[in-house]
Amino acid sequence: MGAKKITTGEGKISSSNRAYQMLRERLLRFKILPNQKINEVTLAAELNVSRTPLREALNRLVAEGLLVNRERGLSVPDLEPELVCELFEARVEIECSIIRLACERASDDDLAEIANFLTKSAAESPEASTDRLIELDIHFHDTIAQLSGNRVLHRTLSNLNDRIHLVRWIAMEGRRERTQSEHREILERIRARDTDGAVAAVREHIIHRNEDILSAIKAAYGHVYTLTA
Amino acid sequence: MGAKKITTGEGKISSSNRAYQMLRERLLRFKILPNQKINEVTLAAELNVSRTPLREALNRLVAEGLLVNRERGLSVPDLEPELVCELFEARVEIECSIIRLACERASDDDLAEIANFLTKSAAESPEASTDRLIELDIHFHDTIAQLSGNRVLHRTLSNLNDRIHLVRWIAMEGRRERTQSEHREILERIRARDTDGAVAAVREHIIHRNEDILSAIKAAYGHVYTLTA
DNA sequence: AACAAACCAAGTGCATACAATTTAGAATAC
DNA sequence: GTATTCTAAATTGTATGCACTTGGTTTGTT
Repeated sequence: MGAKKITTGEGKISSSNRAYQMLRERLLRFKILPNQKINEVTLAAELNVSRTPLREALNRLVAEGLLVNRERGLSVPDLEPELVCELFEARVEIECSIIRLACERASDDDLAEIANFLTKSAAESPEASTDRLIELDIHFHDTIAQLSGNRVLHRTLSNLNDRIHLVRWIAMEGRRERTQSEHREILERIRARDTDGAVAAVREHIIHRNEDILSAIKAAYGHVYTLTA
Repeated sequence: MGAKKITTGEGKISSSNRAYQMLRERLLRFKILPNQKINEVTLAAELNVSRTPLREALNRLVAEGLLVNRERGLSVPDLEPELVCELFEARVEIECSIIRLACERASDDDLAEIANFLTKSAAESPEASTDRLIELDIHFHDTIAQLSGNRVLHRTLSNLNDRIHLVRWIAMEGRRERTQSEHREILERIRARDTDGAVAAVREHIIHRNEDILSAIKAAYGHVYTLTA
């Protein structure tokens, strides 16, 4: 469980993939500031690849919405509140669909395994870092998405989650305990095959009030700009 | 070998975008066969671009799911029944979310405009080509997606639709008249702000029974392989 | 001093050259 | 006739070079 290495051999990963992964990492954590133009030559030097594979990585990130094509060159998309709200709204909708499907399709065994996971993560969560908490949170939602049996929705959700990663990370701070119990609640509803209850629990779980999202965005900006100072 | 045409003057569109659009067109219509490896040099010559912008286009199409990364090189994804069913399922879910949001947010004026559009398309539909019918169908769903006010869901839906374009095209054949009346039904439910009714109508409208999807896939295969013969 | 014109530097998009690996084919041995 | 090995072509991934655009700076003119 947890993070696995994707490489089959060792060091056989292509330059463009390396560039992609390094960049994605930076972008999720907003190590590159919004509205700051990306300079291909500097970045290529920084990542130790040439411009060609770097550009492949950049294009991929554009397709995923982690970068945007400004008038001249690329840059990190701003945390435009409108769009972030739409991202969260989309996330709620897709998670609800996933939960509904998972209610129909997940096996009791699979669900028991998730219950087990929740118990273990509850044990370590009090002293866990926010990074770790997010990791656990993502794993929970990800597992359920797998159990929905729909790879398309699963993948879509993963992409959305990437795009709101920072805001989600920030929001996690104020919800350390809530998260745990809400996960448990969602799981138990699924186990009881209480579809409507599970959906309601998910809707409640994901921040959906615009004011909550907006304040998380503000906090995120604070976080980003104090990082650089 | 010289004879370069550096035409930055006239068409402002970049080579990679041209390549992307031409390729997307071909892929939607399955002009390139599934499981057939894509040869970069041949294709580049065919499209009159060099490999670099071609590869940018190809990568973008991979990110969109219109191409897949096989062991060595790219190819058109097969119409794997499992996946196609999941795509349709995802489409249903997302359309339903969109309809719900549109019920809340669409203005009466916007809806009246759609009604107008439906009337006009009903007039031309009896003698319209399947291509034209699909165009009208897409426009209807697309407009509602805009009225949902959620660009993320809208874009996701568009992507899904691209990926099932051929199957949808095939399925359209057997549903020429149904489509019209079902669109009208959906619209009227939205206008009446009957959310549940509208959602139900959409669920009924999109083919969702696996057997229907499977037979459409079969027909699609027939279509693709008679095209080439 | 203000403004215009011309030049310069940087940066992107594209083409091509190069490297490494795979694949096809031919020749030879059995 | 079949299998095997060696060689050559082909194909992808990466690097580099070139052209064109743009934004800024400097210089010249009033």
